[in-house]
Amino acid sequence: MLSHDRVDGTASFFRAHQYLAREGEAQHRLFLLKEGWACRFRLLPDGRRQITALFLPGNWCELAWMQNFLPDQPVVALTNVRATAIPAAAIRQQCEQHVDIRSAIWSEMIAQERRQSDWIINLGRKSAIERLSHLFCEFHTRLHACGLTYGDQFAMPLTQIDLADVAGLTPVHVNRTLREMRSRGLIELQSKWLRIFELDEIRRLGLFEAGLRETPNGGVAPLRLVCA
Amino acid sequence: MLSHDRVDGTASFFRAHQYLAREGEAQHRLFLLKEGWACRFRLLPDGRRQITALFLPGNWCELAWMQNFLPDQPVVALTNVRATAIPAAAIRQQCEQHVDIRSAIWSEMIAQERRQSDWIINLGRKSAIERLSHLFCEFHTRLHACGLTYGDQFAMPLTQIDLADVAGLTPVHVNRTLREMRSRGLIELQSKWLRIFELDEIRRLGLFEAGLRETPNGGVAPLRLVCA
DNA sequence: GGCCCATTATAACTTATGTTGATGCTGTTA
DNA sequence: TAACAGCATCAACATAAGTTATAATGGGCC
Repeated sequence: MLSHDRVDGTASFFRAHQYLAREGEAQHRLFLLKEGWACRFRLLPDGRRQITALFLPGNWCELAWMQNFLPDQPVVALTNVRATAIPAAAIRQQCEQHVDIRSAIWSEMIAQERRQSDWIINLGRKSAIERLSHLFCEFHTRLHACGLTYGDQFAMPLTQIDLADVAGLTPVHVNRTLREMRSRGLIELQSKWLRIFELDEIRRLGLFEAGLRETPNGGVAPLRLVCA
Repeated sequence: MLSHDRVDGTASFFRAHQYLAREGEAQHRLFLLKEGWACRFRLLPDGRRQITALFLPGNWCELAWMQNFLPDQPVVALTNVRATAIPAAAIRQQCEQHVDIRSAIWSEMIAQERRQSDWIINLGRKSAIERLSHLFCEFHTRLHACGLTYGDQFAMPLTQIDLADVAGLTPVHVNRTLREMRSRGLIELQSKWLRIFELDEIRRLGLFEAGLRETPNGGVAPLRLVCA
């Protein structure tokens, strides 16, 4: 972990349900999340909603904006969010000049791509309980990476409706599935606090592979960008 | 469209079912597909298969290899494939030196990311007929971009099994759904040749949005990389 | 021309997940 | 403290998609 204080960002705050970006509106600054969760999603004309990405502390939202690509989907805060906002131009410039920053950005992009790929597998081929198990493993791994897990427990602020929109299920079925997971002694989830008993078993259930995903660059741990 | 003949690639050929890359094996060269289709996929322990990306003519396979990231999923040819293989190091170098190449690579990466996002929406929230409709629109758009459509028709080499593994369905249900699409006069599909009657209606059915996806860079058409 | 294998096609039956609707929590605001 | 809104919970019922099985094509090859 290296600290690059060559770029100065400004602190930004969002309240739950507040939009970080809207479809089609140019973004001139990226957000490096410090605290809280956000998501990107699409709403179909008849009201169906699918969340296509989750942003957790330590994630960039969104690297594509760096190149002035217009967002094709809105991004909204799921909880209160604290972030550092950094001008796209500044990142672009730093990226040109420093190898380590380029490399950090690539790492983050590829990690994101792999999570997307995991979600495709989840949605395309897994049962409800497998999807939720995988998701909880993913949360655990991502939060662990930024020191937000406490053993086998962590804050999991998504409502059952949010979970449904991530996992491609209905809220009712999420509820049913959580009930089963609880009754099988796999998890404990109350007031947005998730505890995973038997992490290994849940990993197996969710067909979660931490393997190559952890050290994508052939074992070389990537740098993380940190702003002053 | 600009031609960059600063990098020389070597012609490569693969037969259907031949692997372009295997999980975990370092790739030192990328492939720019000239002809034929390939896919990336994951196999679950019990045999379920999900295709997570399709590579069509004009696509790079895969940009992540440029930074020496190990593939976490295999890539296999679905038809005979003709491609240009280019050393990762050469692309990296060109990328450092030329703005237009950097920009072309970003464009391709973001286009890929948006297709992935569309697939997540497809798998998470759409019915079988909506998924297949969307998929056929996507094929039409992508093939059109490289001059491989003939009006409303084009070569579509996927078997029903392949389609099932892309759309997260069973082959039986793909068959059923195709039958319905045919009987509703929406498409004609025989001997790997697809004709879409009523493209607009199928776009509506599949909830396909060509909008921002076509000109991601705020209306500026991206450069395409072409090798000598 | 005839055989073979992969693919396509269909039908009958099963099941996971969706739908509807009612009830009860819980945290927030006045 | 009451009233409210957003969630969580649960049950009964509906349905899209999965499963299994068998038959019909159709293209490649000797």
